[in-house]
Amino acid sequence: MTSPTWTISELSKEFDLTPRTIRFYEDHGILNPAREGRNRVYVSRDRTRLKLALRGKRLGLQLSEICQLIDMYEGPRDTVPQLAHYMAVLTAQRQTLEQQRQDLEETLSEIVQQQEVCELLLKEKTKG
Amino acid sequence: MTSPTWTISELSKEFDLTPRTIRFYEDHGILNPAREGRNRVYVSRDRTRLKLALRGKRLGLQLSEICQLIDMYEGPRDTVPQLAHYMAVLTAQRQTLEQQRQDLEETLSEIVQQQEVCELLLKEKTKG
DNA sequence: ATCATAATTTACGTTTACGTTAACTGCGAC
DNA sequence: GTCGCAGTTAACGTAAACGTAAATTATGAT
Repeated sequence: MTSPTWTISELSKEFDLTPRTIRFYEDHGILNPAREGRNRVYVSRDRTRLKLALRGKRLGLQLSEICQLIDMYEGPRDTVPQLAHYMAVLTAQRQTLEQQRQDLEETLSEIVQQQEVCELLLKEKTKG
Repeated sequence: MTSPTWTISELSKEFDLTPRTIRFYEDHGILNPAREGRNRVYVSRDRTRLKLALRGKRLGLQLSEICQLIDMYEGPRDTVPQLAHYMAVLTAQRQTLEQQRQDLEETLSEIVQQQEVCELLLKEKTKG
């Protein structure tokens, strides 16, 4: 009935990161593992935060932005000013992500188009 | 009947970049402006490449990747090996972009969800 | 003529996100 | 006990993407 835990090398293998990277993320507040003596022990909350961090990285976010976002996901939203600030950050983040989505769609459709042209040319060249 | 040209400061204002950045992009092969004496003269091809570069940046691409992609957009695709290589790069790029799109959709839907929760809480707090 | 403005090159500085030793500790195998 | 291995801290190194400062040049305004 104990919840699952991971060592640093287990996480580093699972997510294909070096231990150095995982410790680096800890230095910057993304992870905060417990300790067993000197050794780090990661619980599922750490795993979730790590997953979110990696997704953020794939979207091109900086570690500081990632940290801010993840913290807010979990943070307290009791007072009206806190909620309002949270709302503002969410809205800003949403805007950049929607811009990014548009850029993505444009780029993807260009790529697909190029792929089609390319395929046609290849067929010509190899057949004719 | 002469095609339009731009100075470095015009481009830097239009795209909100410093001249330093624009020269830096030139050092790395993204731009290749003509010269009028010592001064750089940008033509519409440069503008297009700059736009593509900035879109790439917003997607989190590195300058080297951007350069590679843009060059291929314009490059020669005469021989079969060239075409095949182009195809391979396109396919790889498409894959990462589609992964990115999935990350984007996930993140966006989480944000929207948080916004709704947030709005409800704000209404409660300000009304009741 | 000179003065401000915009441009140039050169070169060193800075931030981010780690990589890479180095030097040490703790543990099970032999 | 010592060997190897996984883990630790501390510290310096590095690549990317510019920022910044210095020294110079060219141009148009007054």
